[in-house]
Amino acid sequence: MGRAPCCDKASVKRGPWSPEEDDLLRSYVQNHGTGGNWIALPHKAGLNRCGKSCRLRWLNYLRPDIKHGGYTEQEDRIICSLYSSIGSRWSIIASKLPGRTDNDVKNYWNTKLKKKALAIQQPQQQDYYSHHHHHTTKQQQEPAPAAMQQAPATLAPRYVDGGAMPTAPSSLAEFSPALPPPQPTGAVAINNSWANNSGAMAALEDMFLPELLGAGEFPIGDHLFGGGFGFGSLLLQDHHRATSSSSVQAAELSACYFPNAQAEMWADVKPPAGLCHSLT
DNA sequence: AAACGGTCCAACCGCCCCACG
DNA sequence: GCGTGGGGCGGTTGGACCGTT
Repeated sequence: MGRAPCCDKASVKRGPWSPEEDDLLRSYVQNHGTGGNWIALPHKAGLNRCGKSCRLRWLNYLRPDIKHGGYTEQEDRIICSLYSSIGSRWSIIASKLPGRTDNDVKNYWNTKLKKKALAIQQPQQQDYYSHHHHHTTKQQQEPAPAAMQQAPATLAPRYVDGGAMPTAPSSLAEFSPALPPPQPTGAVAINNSWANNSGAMAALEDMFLPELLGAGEFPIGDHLFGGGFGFGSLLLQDHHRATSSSSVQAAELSACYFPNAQAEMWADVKPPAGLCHSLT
């Protein structure tokens, strides 16, 4: 038995918001706040909408100081860095981008940034295989494991075969990612021995996160994943909702470093009169 | 000009977590 | 301890828009 819906979907309006509805919601929240109860808000505000719909509309569109589009190179870097570190935890990522919402960041990543990153990665992938795999065995002809083909796993510039450490790129356009060697078994590319190979992996977030978050605020690497941080943990976190205990543990651990991050951010912003901080 | 396919994004869905009685 | 209500979150979808044929 599932839980009861938050509202009667048949009797509330759905779909795009009209300017009049926006005005009603905006003026009500600015004058009265949310009262800590989004479910009751639509009735009080004279809106025939689901409370959750009102909340989403406010948070993603009507909230003051929301920015839409026009992502900067620095914001690209922040998103890529954090995505490679913590996966698709958009609310956390958005909390580090003032004026951006989780929905906006998520859409931006899915529609633009992921492709941008893939486009950068693919020539590197071809280059790697042409240099390291002249022998065409059956195994090598097989496609890389699905997890390895995912964008986040290939974003971070990596050491390959103990090569020289790259200098920190100053922008996404300067990413110099290199793929790990193909896994002979075709298994998901979680390979801590490879990842730990004399510090052979320099995750992008190691370069960017101190800049983003301040030194010590987000102890990537040793603290998060017992020293085995790198490509493998990247994949784990990309699937933080998976049921494996290791991924759940990784997700929980990483979450510890962002205690109510968005609330803290909003606590620093003086809200308009009548606006409460419970919005987030 | 019409048809088609791809892109983008606002909005919805469903699940999880937490507070409270 | 348990059930319930509400908030928060990530994933998915529907449709508008745009470029190409």
